[in-house]
Amino acid sequence: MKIGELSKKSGCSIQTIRFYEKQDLFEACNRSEGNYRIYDASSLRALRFIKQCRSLDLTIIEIKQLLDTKNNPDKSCSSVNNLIHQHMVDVTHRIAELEELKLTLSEMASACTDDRKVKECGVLQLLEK
Amino acid sequence: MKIGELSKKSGCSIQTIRFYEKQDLFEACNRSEGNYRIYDASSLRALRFIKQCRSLDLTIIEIKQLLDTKNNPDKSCSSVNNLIHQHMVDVTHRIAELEELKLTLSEMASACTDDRKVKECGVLQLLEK
DNA sequence: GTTGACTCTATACTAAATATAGACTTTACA
DNA sequence: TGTAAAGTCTATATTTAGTATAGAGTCAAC
Repeated sequence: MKIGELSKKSGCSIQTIRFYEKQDLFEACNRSEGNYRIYDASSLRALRFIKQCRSLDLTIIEIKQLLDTKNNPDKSCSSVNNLIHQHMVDVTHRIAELEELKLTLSEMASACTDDRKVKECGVLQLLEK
Repeated sequence: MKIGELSKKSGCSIQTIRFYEKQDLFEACNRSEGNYRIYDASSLRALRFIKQCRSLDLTIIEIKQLLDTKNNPDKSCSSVNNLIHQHMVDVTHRIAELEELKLTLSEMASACTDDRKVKECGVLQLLEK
């Protein structure tokens, strides 16, 4: 199949597929006589793996590490488990940051709930501090 | 004062100050004979306002809008209040997304808590799906 | 007069795509 | 068979909010 079909089946845009290839995340495939990329079912599987990882917000570098680990079936999988665990810690941390931000924003919002003039705006006054 | 002093007093790096100036977020100041930027107390106040806004994760464009509004003291402040409100909605939404991601990651993590071989790794098996 | 600290501009880099230009290939249809 | 449309190619620019660097110029102290 050509890149347009792979794009539809995988849900990744054509540009994204080419981008992953350039990043060495997605193996360069065979080319047709007219230099078109030709993919098969295994390409689709590989791309879906990448997409799954990206949906977990893993970075391209992290996905490369996972792929590298996958190529050594007899080695320990602890690096995989650590990566997921660390990622969960990071997400938890980010949530806490955003919760704090949300609190600040909510305090700020309640400093000016009605429609005043700019020079009397409670929000702007808080921002000056 | 010169840019190094402003940087220390504001907590913004020298490059960041120059960057804000280039983005028209921070007014271009006077220059010394040797072409050094010369700032005063009002520069520091302006920079602190920007920093406060950035700490709320407002974008540079949004901060520009706020500054623009500030320059019209007699107009309505409703755009300011709307901006903060919308930002809070966005943050709330992002938190929900991250909470869902955290759940997925936690399910994933529990698929392989011990140290196995790569080919038996529960996390990798989930990622294949 | 020279050393060292400071500042200047311009440029490249980060992440993960997305968008575009301009050229080439393939397919469909008259 | 000719041509128009659709698909694909590479290379480059753009996005965000800075950070990092090179190479040059300025200033203060000794």
